Amino acid sequence: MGRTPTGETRRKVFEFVRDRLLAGEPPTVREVQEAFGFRAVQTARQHLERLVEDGRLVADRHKARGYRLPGPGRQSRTVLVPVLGRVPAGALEEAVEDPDGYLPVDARGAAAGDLFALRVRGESMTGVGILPGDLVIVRRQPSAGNGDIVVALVENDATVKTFRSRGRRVELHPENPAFDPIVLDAEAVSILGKVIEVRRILGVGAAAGA
Amino acid sequence: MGRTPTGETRRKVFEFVRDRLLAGEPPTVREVQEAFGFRAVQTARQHLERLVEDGRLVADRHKARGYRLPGPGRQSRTVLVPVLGRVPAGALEEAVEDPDGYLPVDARGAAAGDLFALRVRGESMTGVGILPGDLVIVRRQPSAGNGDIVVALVENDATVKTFRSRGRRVELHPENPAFDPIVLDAEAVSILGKVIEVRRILGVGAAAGA
DNA sequence: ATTGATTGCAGACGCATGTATGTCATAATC
DNA sequence: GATTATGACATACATGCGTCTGCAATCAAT
Repeated sequence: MGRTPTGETRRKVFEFVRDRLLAGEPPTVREVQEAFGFRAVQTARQHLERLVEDGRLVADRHKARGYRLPGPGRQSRTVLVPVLGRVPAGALEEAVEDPDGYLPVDARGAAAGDLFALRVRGESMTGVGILPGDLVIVRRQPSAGNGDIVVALVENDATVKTFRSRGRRVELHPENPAFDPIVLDAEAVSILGKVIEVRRILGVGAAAGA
Repeated sequence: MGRTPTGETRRKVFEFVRDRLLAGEPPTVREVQEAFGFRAVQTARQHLERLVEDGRLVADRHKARGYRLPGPGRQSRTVLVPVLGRVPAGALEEAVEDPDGYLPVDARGAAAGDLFALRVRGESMTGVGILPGDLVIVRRQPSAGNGDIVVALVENDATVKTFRSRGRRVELHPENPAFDPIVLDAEAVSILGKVIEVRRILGVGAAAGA
């Protein structure tokens, strides 16, 4: 059979595989074959192997649907993290059972069960770009280091503040001059965890003019 | 062999499969088997089939790695979005080919190929909580509505600004009093897309005291 | 024309992987 | 005790799917 211009088909093969991978459905060699109308499996495979040589794909040898995207994010593990509504005093476990939804998060080493998300209320952290309505992703841990942004349980309510320890006392600093720090005895503060990520979902609306 | 409490193992199997699917790596029945230490393939398969009966998974019959999350509805669709480094004038396609990494994003209806992410440079948008180093997730579209936060190509560089159209001209507003708006002829502005989400990854560091 | 690189084709081999049967043990229900 | 449901196991089978070998056609450079 004839041939197509050099490199042209291979580029399209890459895009096909990439889109399938991003959609979470790795293709088989034969699926690539059929998608391009090749009459031999090997034709598809040659393109795939060339893409691997070029470093544009990586292959899990002898595994079904074994082609993957390369890159630094190779070992990133995506987990679904529950978005908690309220956090009644100490009842973190129960809150996790009944989430408002889930967010896909790159765990970056944290155990899946140690992560949860909260919606921020109030303007006390606007100074560091955390606005009301933002989502904070929290890794559970019982204490924190100075300067960490933490979620703490104060008066039966979860609050986001900057953590600072002063001797036997703990200061929870808002990042907004209109608010005052909360100073408590170290024993009286319950740290739920540390904020490892902040997200803001903007209204999507209709794609204007698109 | 003994057994575990009713439903307990199945829940964990679901979480395992779900996490794998979200990571873009659908597991085989035998991988599930090994992950849980089952000594028979069929044990893993029984759990998977039960999950399908319960509607928590769907199965592509007789296909390798054929288990999927149920379609649109029950679960929101997570896709991996490429993080672009620079965006040389107009070369969005090429930039997508060589990403710095990928972010898991809830597509919320957008096509996987229409999404990309950029790292924010400069302080021009601090007024709306977008700080230097933040990641913006962008849905490609050629135009925008007033007040949308967009990524536009200005002088061969991608920039994040608030969009506003004034007759035949377009204004790109920074959200920081120290910066001036950019006013251009509508023809001279290339809108890459609209920012649909903002993320800030905070240093994770060691889990203090954890 | 010869050579080499690239694209494509044909057919087969063999492991990976989904599927089918049958058995056993533990619990709950009657 | 008998019945039924569930979790787990062992083995076998059929096919999905990656891989290998060999060959042909097209194009560029020598």
